[in-house]
Amino acid sequence: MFKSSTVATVTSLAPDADELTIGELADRSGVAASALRFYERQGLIRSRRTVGNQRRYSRATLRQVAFIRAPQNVGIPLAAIGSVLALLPEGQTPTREFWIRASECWSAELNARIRQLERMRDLFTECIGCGCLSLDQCELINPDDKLGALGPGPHRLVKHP
Amino acid sequence: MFKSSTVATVTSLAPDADELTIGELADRSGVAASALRFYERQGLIRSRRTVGNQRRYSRATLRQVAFIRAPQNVGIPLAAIGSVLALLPEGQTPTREFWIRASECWSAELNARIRQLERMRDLFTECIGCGCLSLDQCELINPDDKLGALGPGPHRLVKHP
DNA sequence: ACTTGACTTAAACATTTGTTCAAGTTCGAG
DNA sequence: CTCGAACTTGAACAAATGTTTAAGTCAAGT
Repeated sequence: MFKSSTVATVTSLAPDADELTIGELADRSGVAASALRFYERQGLIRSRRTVGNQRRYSRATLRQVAFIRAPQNVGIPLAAIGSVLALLPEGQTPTREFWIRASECWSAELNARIRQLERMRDLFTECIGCGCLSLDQCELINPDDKLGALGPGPHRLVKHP
Repeated sequence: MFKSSTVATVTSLAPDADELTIGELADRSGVAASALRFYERQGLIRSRRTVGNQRRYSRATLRQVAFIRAPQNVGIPLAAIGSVLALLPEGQTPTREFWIRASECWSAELNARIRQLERMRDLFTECIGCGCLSLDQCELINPDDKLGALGPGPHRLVKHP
């Protein structure tokens, strides 16, 4: 009885034939539809078109978008992301070779970034030890301070959606 | 004889009276003069003006520029950097309080960045294990691959000057 | 069938982070 | 003093990364 070819019980919940509209992809990935179209213009993602010229994305595109946003969030420009993604040629099957090469590229980049973060932390630590930025006279000599600023308010540094 | 108030022996090498022109600051910081002017317009650095309206920077500005570029290199926008630097009010002495607060801000940001890098690495590892990105069929099943791309050439991912 | 919300495009606009240019001024060395 | 290099300003341009808008088309529920 299982797997009979009758059209059984698929009555209520048939939301997507394993494909996503751009709106659905936008909702699920958290990336605006306009951005997705932009990525597609840039060749970072691809879509099938319906007879009515609408985009349909395979579910795998969700992961692909994640692969675009992750490096982007750490400041890597789309062009660089695209050049890694471009290692996956459309005619050929994405190979483990591809993943290994891409991973090498990214991990070098990631390590460089992490090194920069550490340098920054060191710089800060050094300056906290010293205590002076634009002051020739260290404030340790002058411990009379009040810093009323930084009152109420968000003080967000970078948008983290 | 030391520290006598005679104008002794300061004949040949008196390059800067502890102040830098914009060109010198550019050379020493590695930041273009145009960028330094831009930073000044944005209120990130400040300068004294000569009687002829030229900028003169204190040597401490060198470090201040480093403090601008370090977060910037990891993708933090100038506005955010400015909002931290703005915790240092001009009328007041920069206090150790300031450094501690600023450091808290940055280290939170740094940690968030590092977490993102790690997430990215995880995502990659997961996908290498799986082997498929847009492919429903894992290529481990199909180990016949050639990836002729990535031939000669730089393959730089991100400019690292 | 009709209606409404989601989709399409191209083009214009926005933001960030500067660079370049033109025209003029200042600084420092000889 | 005079000359060239360095400085000044404002404005235009640039590239990356999208968003918004206008005008129209498609899809799906009732």
